[in-house]
Amino acid sequence: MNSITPNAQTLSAGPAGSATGGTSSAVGASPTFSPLYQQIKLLITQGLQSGEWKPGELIPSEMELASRFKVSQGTVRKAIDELSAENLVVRRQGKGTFVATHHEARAQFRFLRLAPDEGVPHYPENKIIEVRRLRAPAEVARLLDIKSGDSVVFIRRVQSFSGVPTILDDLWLPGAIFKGLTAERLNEYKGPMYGLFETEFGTHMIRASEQIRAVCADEVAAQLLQVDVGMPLLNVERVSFTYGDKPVELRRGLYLTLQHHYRNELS
Amino acid sequence: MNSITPNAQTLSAGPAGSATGGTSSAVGASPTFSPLYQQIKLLITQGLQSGEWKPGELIPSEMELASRFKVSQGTVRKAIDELSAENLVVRRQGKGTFVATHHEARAQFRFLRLAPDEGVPHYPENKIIEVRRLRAPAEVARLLDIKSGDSVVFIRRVQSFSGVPTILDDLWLPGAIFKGLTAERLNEYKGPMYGLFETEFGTHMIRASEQIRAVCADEVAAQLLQVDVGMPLLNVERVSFTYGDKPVELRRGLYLTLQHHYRNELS
DNA sequence: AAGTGGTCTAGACCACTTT
DNA sequence: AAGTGGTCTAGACCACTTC
Repeated sequence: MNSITPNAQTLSAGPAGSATGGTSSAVGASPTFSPLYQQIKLLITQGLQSGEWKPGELIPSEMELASRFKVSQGTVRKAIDELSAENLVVRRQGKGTFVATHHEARAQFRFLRLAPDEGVPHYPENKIIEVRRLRAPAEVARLLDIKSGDSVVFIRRVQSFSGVPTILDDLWLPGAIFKGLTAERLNEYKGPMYGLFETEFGTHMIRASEQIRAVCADEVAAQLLQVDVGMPLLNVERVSFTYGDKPVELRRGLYLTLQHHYRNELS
Repeated sequence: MNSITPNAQTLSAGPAGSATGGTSSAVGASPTFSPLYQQIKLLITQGLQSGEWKPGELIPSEMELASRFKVSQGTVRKAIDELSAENLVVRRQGKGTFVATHHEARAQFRFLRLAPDEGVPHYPENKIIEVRRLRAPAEVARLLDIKSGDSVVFIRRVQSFSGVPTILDDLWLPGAIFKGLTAERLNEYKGPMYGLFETEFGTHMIRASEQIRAVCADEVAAQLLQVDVGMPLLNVERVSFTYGDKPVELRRGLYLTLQHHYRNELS
């Protein structure tokens, strides 16, 4: 229960920000202290990363964490405010604070940016084309931060909307994490793929980085998406990360944008 | 100086959230009250919108605003925290809080998502192809929330990076706002176009919504970007908004993504 | 009634910038 | 030295959920 405990250093907080490494410090140390609430945030993040609190579960109340870490509720609150802004946790008034999960409509659309044009119906279907294990090519290994030749799981699938094949995804996953992932398990599983990763493999995606280009459909893509060779497609290259900025998925999506578009809000 | 003043209603705050419309209210009114800090945020936003504080300028200190609005500093602070998170203002420790402006490297990249691939040099150049006034077609009018046939300024330009034509932009701007905008003024102006809009026309963009598709270059695009007809291009349709969610720019960009990519962070 | 997150206040001290 | 934003505390009450 008490596996998360602050360093002795953390406890030195006086009435104000004495942990911020001011001039009062005895030995002229240096490594740039951070505010107390940042330290608390880090401790909570470590609890998430270690699996002490799993996706969907309730974390301790602000008061509980405050007394555990020997800080005021306001300081815990500020830490959780930031975690909430980063979508790592979800607050629910009257109930508590929960670890974010992909098993919610809310989280789905953060990572599915392709939306139907106005008036276009949208019934999604998934079809797994192929799943196999292979040795990571150099480029894949580099992006997944593993060694070239390490085992990776390769997945190819087609997503259709209202019967129209629209997305061709190729995925590469670190074999060390996704042991026992088969086409059957992918097909059996209802719900978002990131939900399966979370529940079956204990790997929770928290952010992703995408690079988008326009390309022409090659023969393979044309056949699977049932369009002519040369059809312009969005090429979306995504690297997904779990806690600690560890890459856990490389995905190359080809999106048909005749009746759909990639939406993005700039602010 | 005091043009922003709270409603009498706003002043009824007791020691805690009595402005949130609790059961203590005399007449059983209704229209769902908002927290004090949200009301303060709205008042500050109105100051930005009205031009009381212009882009780049200093707004009053937290203490000053607190005493003006008759609330505690903490409440003003929370309001400004949100405005800062929305990039409407920028805080600078020791100096004060400033109205956000597009005359900063910081703000540029929020709205320019096309980045060079690794190792590709990046010296931008602009070339205005054409500027003219015309009557808004129905679709343009709808997106700009003006009447069909109203005057709009049409701009076509090509952006090159290190001598390679890469972006063809078509812009439509409401004629009522952008009076006297000519190709000459666009060419004279050094710096980002949104900076010119802000300084010369008093219109500050705060957010934009984009829809992205893959298309083939038509003859016009092919000629201006010096590629073959049929070259796949990113089609980026953007609507930009100023304060109060008022649309002030419609932009259709065609991006050549042979040596560049549209980058997006999902979180 | 008790517990949780949400809002608000008042006061303290720190770090940074300018005078 | 004075002013600004940044951090931290302690205590109060509200709104919501559960028991």
